[in-house]
This record gives sequence, structure tokens and C-alpha cells, in this order.
Amino acid sequence: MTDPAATPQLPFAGADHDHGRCIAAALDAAARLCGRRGARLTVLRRRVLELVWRSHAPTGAYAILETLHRDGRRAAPPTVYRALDFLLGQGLIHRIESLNAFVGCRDPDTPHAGQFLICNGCGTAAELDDRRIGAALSESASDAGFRLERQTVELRGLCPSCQEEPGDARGGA
Amino acid sequence: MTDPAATPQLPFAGADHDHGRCIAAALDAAARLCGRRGARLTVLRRRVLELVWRSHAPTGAYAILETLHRDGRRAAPPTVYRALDFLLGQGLIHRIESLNAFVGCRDPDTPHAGQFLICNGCGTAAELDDRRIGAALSESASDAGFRLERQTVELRGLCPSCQEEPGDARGGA
DNA sequence: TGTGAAACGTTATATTATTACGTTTTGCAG
DNA sequence: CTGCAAAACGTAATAATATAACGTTTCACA
Repeated sequence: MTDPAATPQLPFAGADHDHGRCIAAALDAAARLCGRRGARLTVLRRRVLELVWRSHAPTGAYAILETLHRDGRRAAPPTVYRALDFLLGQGLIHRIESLNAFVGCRDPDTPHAGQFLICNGCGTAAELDDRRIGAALSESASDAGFRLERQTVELRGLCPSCQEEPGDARGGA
Repeated sequence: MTDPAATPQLPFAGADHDHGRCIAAALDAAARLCGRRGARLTVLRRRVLELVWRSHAPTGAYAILETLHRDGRRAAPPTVYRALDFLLGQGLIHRIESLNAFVGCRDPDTPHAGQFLICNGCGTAAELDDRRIGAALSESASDAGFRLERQTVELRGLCPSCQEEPGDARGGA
């Protein structure tokens, strides 16, 4: 049941998938996208994106900051937040509100609202783009006379692996 | 295509509604509910609940803290967070993750997941409990093999009043 | 009315995020 | 290829949100 082709449709990548490919694909997509848009994917921004992608579990700004320090770079919080703001603006990452953390976007080319399944066991966040959810939200908002601009949908629970084996690879790829 | 049973009351109270009644009703419901459960709605907890209910816009913990100080009470952050934790535990309030703030629950008697429409104009948060949304989320989670435990649904946009008159009574009742 | 648990006060600190301003880098017009 | 303006980045300080740890008070009830 493990699909070898990167992260195709199943929201949860297998615990054993080749995460190097995820990272490489994300960085490649980012470079192409920024090139096309005339946005500057600087060394710092690229590195921050890479760090966000290190894991499928959302990463906090200060964890990124620490790694930059270990890289030997002098950096303070604004360094990180500015890079994160850029990446958010380009749709390359999403912010997980309930965790104050950030996760790579699987499909930065097409704008979309984030819908996430977040595992309480291993911390992995899987991104959805479910039309049923989108439709239900739109209808409900419209019924209330509400003009919808952005949605935050963060579902907590247990991913398939963690249902079998509680306490799976935390923070794992 | 509007199902009246799915969204029983209009989620947005009018800008002119009698908010004193909202507060009184909420405090009354809380007292009855805590009585029934043997939970202690202390003076402090009741006051914090009242402060959360002062507005339909979510209230931050430190705003509550300030008001407690103006009340003449000596209080520090833990005072407030403990009271908020109690109220959350009893289902009397909800936490709005995207705002780090808290809002009163309209229907504390029946356990439910929070779904919120949050106005970018006036800050008001209207609580929904829309079966279509619930169903879509359950189905989508189940399709992914995910065992759903909690949901965070926070929709941002403009409420009916703020669509007409941008920059409505901010923080208003 | 004593007693144990719950609630609360207090101090300190952790975590997340932003403001303000100076310096460096970069694209690009001349 | 120079120099300029804008963008990116460094730096210091601080704001905003949240929790840990421990002592004291309050309260239900035996």
C-alpha cells in the first residue's frame, strides 16, 4: 500500500517513503515557480523552505532558527519570520494555526485553502483539498450571509500508522 | 438549498441586539450546567466567563487579565489561564486558534465541535454547528484512514453588516 | 471542626512574534 | 561599469502569549 511515486493522492505518505524526494521535488517546484513569477528564492529562503520540508510534521519558527545557527548563519527571529512570510506569500508553505508551526505545501502551483489532518501520535500533517469540505464550508458561509475569504481547517486525530502502533516515529519523515 | 434545520439560528446576532441578555443567559446556563455536574463555578471563573462574553469578538487572555486588575483583583497569567482551562473543559467557551483568543459557547449543554465564522471587519465570531460541514469532514477523514478526534474550523471573511458598512463596530457586542 | 483536595496567589521563565532601524546585496538604468 | 533605488538581511530590543513550580487559602464533607 506504499505508493513509490512521491506523494500522489493518499494524504499520508508512508512512514517509509523516500523523503529526500519530497524535499527535492518541493525545492525544484519552488525554484520553477519563483522563476516564473520573478520572485527571488534567495539562499536563505530556500534553506528555510528546505527546513520546513525536513519533516511532514509542522516545524516551529524557533526550531528553524536553531538549525540556521547550527548552519553557522547569524540569524535572529525576524530573519526566520521574514523568510516564512515570503514562503507563505508564494504559497510554498502553510501555517498550522493550532500548532504555531509551518508545513510545506504539496501543490504550490494551484492556489487553494489548506485543509489538514494532523496526527496526535506522530505529529504528521497531511494536506487535503477535498471538494466536499470546500463545498460544505462555502454553502454554510453563504447561508449565513458571510463572504468567505480564507479557511482554516485543522483536524486532529490519529493517522493510519499510529492507530496500529501508538507513538509512531515522531517528527519522522 | 438552505436547510433550516442544519443552521437553526442565524449565526450573527444583529449589531443592535441586547447583549446584556446574551451575557445573562450564558452565565445562567453555566451556573445550571456546573450545578448539574458538580463543577465549581467560582467567583473568579464566573467573572472570567462574563468577560469572555462581554463581546462576540474573541477575547485574549491578557485582556481578561487587565480587566481583573481593574476589578481590583490580584491576578497573574496563571490565574486567567486556569480559569480559561476550566471553562474550556466544561465546554463553556471555545478557543479560536487563529487568534489565540476565546469566545463564549452558545450551546454548552450539547458537546460539539466548534465551527466559526470570524469577521475581518468587526472581529465577531459566529459559531456554527453545520451538519454538512461535520459530515464532509468525517467522510474525508475516514477516506484517508484517519481517526478524527477534534476539529478546528475557522472561516475568515466579512459578516453581513461589514459587507455593507466596512469597519463596523469593532469589538462590539 | 479537622482534613485533604481543589482553587488560587506568586515568582519566574518559556515560547512565539513584531518593531525599528542600520547595513548589505541586487537588479538595472545610465 | 558605475551608481542608485529597492529589496533583503542583520541586529537589538521588546511585545504578546503561555506554562512551570511551589506556597497559601478556601471549601466540601467526613
